Amino acid sequence: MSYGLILSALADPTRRAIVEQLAREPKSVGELAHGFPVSRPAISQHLKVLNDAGVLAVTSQGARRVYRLDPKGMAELRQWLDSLWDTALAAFAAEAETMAKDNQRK
Amino acid sequence: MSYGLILSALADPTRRAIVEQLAREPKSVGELAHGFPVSRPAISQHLKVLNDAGVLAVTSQGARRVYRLDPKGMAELRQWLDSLWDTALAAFAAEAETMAKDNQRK
DNA sequence: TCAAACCGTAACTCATGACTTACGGTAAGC
DNA sequence: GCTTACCGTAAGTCATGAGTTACGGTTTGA
Repeated sequence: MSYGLILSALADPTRRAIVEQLAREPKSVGELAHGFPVSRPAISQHLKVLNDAGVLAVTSQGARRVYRLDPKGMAELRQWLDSLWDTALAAFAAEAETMAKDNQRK
Repeated sequence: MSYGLILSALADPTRRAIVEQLAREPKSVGELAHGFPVSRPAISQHLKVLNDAGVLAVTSQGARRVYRLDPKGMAELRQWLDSLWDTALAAFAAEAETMAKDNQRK
């Protein structure tokens, strides 16, 4: 039910790049901000959006906060995409069948 | 390479509802607009965004324009999600292995 | 040909969001 | 305790996008 948050979160290119980096290895906010042309607070806000969407996990290492990707969060998006995919294919097959019957009737 | 357009297109709730309806059966612009609390031009603009993203297919039936979902367009998004999923799981497994070695060394 | 239906686009308003600087709060090192 | 590093949040600016109304183009039926 929260794939809407995930989709709007992944709509931003910077947040997509953050997600792709965190998919490879966990990183702190400062490490992430160093690889982007935006300020550190901007990264922090992006991380908040991704965290609210449920695709991240945070662990505090002293003063540092290490973010990592949470596969469980992405599972909802995958599920929604798969169901959409299935209904589209089923509708396509049904339509093809009716068209075949119409041709046969002719 | 165009999953960015698809993601930003699917970030809007109205466009998601349009996609879900078109996944079940093809519809014209007027039929779609009838089921939404927004005007017909708004639906038309949403359809343009979805079409530019490559997830729709259009066929002209006289004055009507029938839109349907194009599974090939969604395939790119699925592919991106799957690759992200795989790298995340691989990184998670690698991290778990290093943690196991650290415990063993202790 | 005239009218009506169907649709796309232009122009505009208004809300949302991405970014900045500035500030406050917490943990480690001297 | 004091400084430094690290991070989150508040306030404000500016661009983008979703919505509207108005208009023009195309196709069908009378």
